[in-house]
Amino acid sequence: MLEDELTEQIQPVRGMNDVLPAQITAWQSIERAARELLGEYGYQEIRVPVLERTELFKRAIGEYTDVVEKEMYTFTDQGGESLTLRPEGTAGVMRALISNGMLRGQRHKLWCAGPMFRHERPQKGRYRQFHQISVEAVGFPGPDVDVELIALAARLWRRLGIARVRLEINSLGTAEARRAYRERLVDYLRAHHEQLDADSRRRLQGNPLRVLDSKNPEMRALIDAAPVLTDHLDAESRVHFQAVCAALEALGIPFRVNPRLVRGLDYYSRTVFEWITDALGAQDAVCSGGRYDGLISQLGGESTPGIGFAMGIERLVALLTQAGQPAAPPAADVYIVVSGERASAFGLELVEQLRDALPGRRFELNLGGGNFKAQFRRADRSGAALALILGDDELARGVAALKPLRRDAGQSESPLPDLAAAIETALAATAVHT
RNA sequence: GUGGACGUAGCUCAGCUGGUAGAGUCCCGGGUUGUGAUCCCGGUUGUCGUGGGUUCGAGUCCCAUCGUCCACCCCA
Repeated sequence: MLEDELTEQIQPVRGMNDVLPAQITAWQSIERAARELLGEYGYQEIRVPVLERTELFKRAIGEYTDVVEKEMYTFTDQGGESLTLRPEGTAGVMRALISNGMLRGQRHKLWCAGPMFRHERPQKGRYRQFHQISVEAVGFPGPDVDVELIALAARLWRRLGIARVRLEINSLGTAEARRAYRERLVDYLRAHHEQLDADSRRRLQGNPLRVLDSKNPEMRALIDAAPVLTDHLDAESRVHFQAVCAALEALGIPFRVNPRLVRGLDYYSRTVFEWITDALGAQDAVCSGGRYDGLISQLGGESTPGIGFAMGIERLVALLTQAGQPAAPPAADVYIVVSGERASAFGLELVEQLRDALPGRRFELNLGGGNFKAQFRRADRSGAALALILGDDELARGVAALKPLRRDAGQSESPLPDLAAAIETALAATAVHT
């Protein structure tokens, strides 16, 4: 058995991907842009465990959601405790605020990045381990923070050059208003039970609001005639939502009110929003979130309003690369070609000296031998602007040769003590020519 | 969890109605005993995803299984 497993080709766990160097610059540019922007808006990073007690997610996300019912990576540890790899970020961050006593009358603007885990069938833009940057604002009851978070996301898209996203928003009202609406909706759907398709009948049991989401065209008429959540909002939520919409208009951020936007996690209330794209196939949500005013008290903390959103890094990376931003890792500045025993030994020493003299410059020393032809081939493939040639011949004369690889110019020599300056000059000349 | 398409060299792929596995690329060496990218010559690379079956003979047909992709469901 063990032998069989070893002879099988080694593979990653299903739905878990390696991010290879060819893609890493896209990841880094997203992470860098987000980190800088969040700092500019006054959000601080928080890091929380990937693993929490299963109970936390059940209580936060909701017992009868798809995520909790069938998508969690849950196991029992050696102590007999049921633990779960986080399927989303908010629950853990709220738990951290409670456990660390950070809530008493305090407000927090936080962000958190890392992997999430959901046991779903993988497809384009959907993986079992995926990465999110989530942003949470806790202790702010008014609509201003809702708008600022949306503006923050809009600015991030602009900075990243992401254009193919649009904003949809809705209000779910307070938990009480939603409960009242749900009853009316269930009454309506029960009255038309014979027109419901199989999916909708199933949803009617678990999460009736999701019936409104059906993509079945035959359900269209029935759904259009159904009571609309927006018409059943409590007065306070209505005012709140109107304020959000008005402020978005004032900021010039385009949006569409989608009364059928309900979100899959139970903790949302009032404002919910979703940035969607038409560029990624079926998995079109790039970033989404909303208010969760009841969540903290539900987890046993002092009742505190909250709002947040999460963006899916894999999906942003896909948008970025699709928009044709080629993610080339930075090339070396100088590739050092060595020949002969003495020169090879001295090469290491020389490059370390050059790194001292020219911090920030990218030097790549030829490693692992090879003849001149091979070394120059590597120098070329490294993308280096300059080859530095150090052979026993040069060494004997106390010089090194510099050859530009990206422009038509002759090879020159420089005495070793002047080498750093000569490199800077040669690189400056190359920069002008490209 | 359901459905469809697809698994051949490190990578991209060809391989006809079954007849002993190919190209390009990459890598290495040589042409140039110290000069890349271009050009020319040469070389290495495979349990044809895995296991069974049919057949004189299976990369090719059948079954199972694993994996990938896409869609449903759900979501970032």
